[in-house]
Amino acid sequence: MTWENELNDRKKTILKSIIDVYIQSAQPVGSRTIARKHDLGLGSATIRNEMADLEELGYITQPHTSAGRVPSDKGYRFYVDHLMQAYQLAYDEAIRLRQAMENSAEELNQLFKRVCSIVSSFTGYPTIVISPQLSESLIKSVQVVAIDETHLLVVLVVEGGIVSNRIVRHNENVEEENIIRFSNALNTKISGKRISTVSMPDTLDLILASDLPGTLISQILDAVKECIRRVESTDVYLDGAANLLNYPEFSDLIKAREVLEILSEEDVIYNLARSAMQKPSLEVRIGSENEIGPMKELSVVTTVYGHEGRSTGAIGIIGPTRMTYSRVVSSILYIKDLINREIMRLFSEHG
Amino acid sequence: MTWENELNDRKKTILKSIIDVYIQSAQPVGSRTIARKHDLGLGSATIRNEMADLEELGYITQPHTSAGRVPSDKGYRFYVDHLMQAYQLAYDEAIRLRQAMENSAEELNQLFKRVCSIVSSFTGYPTIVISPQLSESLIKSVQVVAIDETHLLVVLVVEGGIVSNRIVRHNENVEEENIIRFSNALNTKISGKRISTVSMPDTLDLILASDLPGTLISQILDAVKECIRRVESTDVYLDGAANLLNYPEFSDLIKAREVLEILSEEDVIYNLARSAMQKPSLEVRIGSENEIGPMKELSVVTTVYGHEGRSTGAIGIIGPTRMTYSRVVSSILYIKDLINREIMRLFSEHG
DNA sequence: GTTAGCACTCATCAGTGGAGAGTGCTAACA
DNA sequence: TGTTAGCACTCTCCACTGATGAGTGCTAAC
Repeated sequence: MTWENELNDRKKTILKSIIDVYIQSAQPVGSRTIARKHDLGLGSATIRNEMADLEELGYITQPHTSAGRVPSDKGYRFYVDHLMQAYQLAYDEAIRLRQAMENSAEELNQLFKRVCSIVSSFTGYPTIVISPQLSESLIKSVQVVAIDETHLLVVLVVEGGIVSNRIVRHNENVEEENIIRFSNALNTKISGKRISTVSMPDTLDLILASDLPGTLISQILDAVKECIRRVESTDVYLDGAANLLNYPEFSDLIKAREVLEILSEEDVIYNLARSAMQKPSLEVRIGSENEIGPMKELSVVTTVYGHEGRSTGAIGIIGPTRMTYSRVVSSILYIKDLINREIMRLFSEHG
Repeated sequence: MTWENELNDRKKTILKSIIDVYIQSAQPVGSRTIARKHDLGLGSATIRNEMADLEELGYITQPHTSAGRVPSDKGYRFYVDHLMQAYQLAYDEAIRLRQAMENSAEELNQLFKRVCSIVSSFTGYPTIVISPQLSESLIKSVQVVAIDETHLLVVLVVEGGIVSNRIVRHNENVEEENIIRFSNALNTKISGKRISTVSMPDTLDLILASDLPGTLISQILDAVKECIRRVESTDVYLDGAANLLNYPEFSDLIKAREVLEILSEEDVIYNLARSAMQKPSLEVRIGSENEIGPMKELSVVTTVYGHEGRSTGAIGIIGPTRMTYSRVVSSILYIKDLINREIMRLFSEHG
């Protein structure tokens, strides 16, 4: 980045002050405010000159002559990358989060739903969670059981206690014996494999092993594939969307509606969080850095959680570009650890 | 109802006109509008007199002197019960709904999610669906299978292809044989029973039948109970909440936020739809007929869908009191039939 | 019983002017 | 050369005003 040096220390300090104040007040901030509030030992006129420079460089803008300055996306970007101080969660905040999370769920999907609601109420911003991509997880077991004369149940169990199942309907007259033999044969061929690399065994082998008719076998294999597909597909959770209406940037009804509508579209949410999974740990997307039109006034802070490198999902917090980045970033990192701990717990319980 | 007769025919006609116009325009309607629009052969002055009467009786109110009249909750109630004409779905509307619904889902929860989204986009109002109460359904099968040395999987299958499962962790060294015997014994005792009446079999009998240790057996029975509990619990779906912002009654930001917040609370939604299940078929709750504070400006139209009397759920449409009752009512009844048909299909496929 | 006419009420809207916040520029100062 | 006090200027915000128009209630005539 060549422009990291285009700001001297004083400009940086002033920019930081402007953004800090604006995040708090949501109103254009003037030179006098800065001069008084943060005693930099400078008069307002000097600050005005610096502000004029900052504006020319694109870090801040002026809604109209004789209004104060408002940070631009570029300004926020610089703030987030270089100026923002780490926010230290207050002791009782941390406690509150930890208590809300610990042992709160017995299954992954419960956990994510809960996380979503906790985070959105803690930060005051809409929060999204996408459940882990399990393609790198191991298949623990595949079972086929008869539930009555015409229906079989195919069950797939994956690490972490994730279970997927599907019913197969058939008209064959088959011995329970054969099904058990088939189930065992299938299980030895598939279990222990990674989801991403598993391939369906050869139908012929299975016919030999079980004496089941080929048509039924291929039906069952289809069912297994469907189970795998479902395990691989991720769920999307969103909570607290209405929180956005608390912020003055959305007092315009039309804008508010547009944004809420966008947020209620599942695939938008999914892509939002998904693109975060490219980045190693933390990503902050500011305003126009989001491609989607109506999101140009929103920022998204995302991070990836996960279990030992595999099975990773993402969590994201959405707010106006004027969001409390430092607090949100610390919160999301703290939460991420809590999630990881809970996932570990669930995995160790369910094997 | 004694007050059914306090209105003569002319008053009824006028009241109906007022409400029809107001539902369309969202603006207080004046006597001249009525006199001109619907040629009742009456002058505006006459209508003014009638309106004064209607106001005194509480069917309409005046926001301020010299404004037109606005229907009161009592007015809407009378309208819904006695005045409103049945709305006939247009041919292409019906087609559109049917096409969107037919064969659109392979499982019940997919179906409900879809219904929610279809209805809310069709009517333009937020829509809720609660999944059926399955307590009167039959248990088709219970199976216990080993997934590795230390984990068992308990699977419960209920009519309609609904499956619930739970993993049991143990440290016993047990033969696969024994588990199969146990599973069969358990299955013969439980399958075929109604969920609401099923009771756990005696542990001793099962020990005799299977040679499994008692502690493990009671762990498994707990897991079965948990599966049953989960099958019995209902899911709540909501879609299109942001639609409310389209209506001028919610152009007040504070009000809008309040309402959206209420709607995002799952138990509120649940109770809303739940109370509908008392009523046989269709219920319309108008404004203050809802107990919850911020819902006093909303109406809810609900109906019950279901499969042969048992396993019934509910669907509800939420709008401002000024909602297009006739269209909403016909739509919801039409949808209800479509849902029932789809449920039948799923039940017959999955047994 | 119906209605034309009239006086009256009230919301809405455009226009006006003063107050306040904030800027840019200039000239003086260290 | 960098800093700052001072000043003219710009623009928003708000309260106030008066005109307009929609709609009412009442009265008197049909």
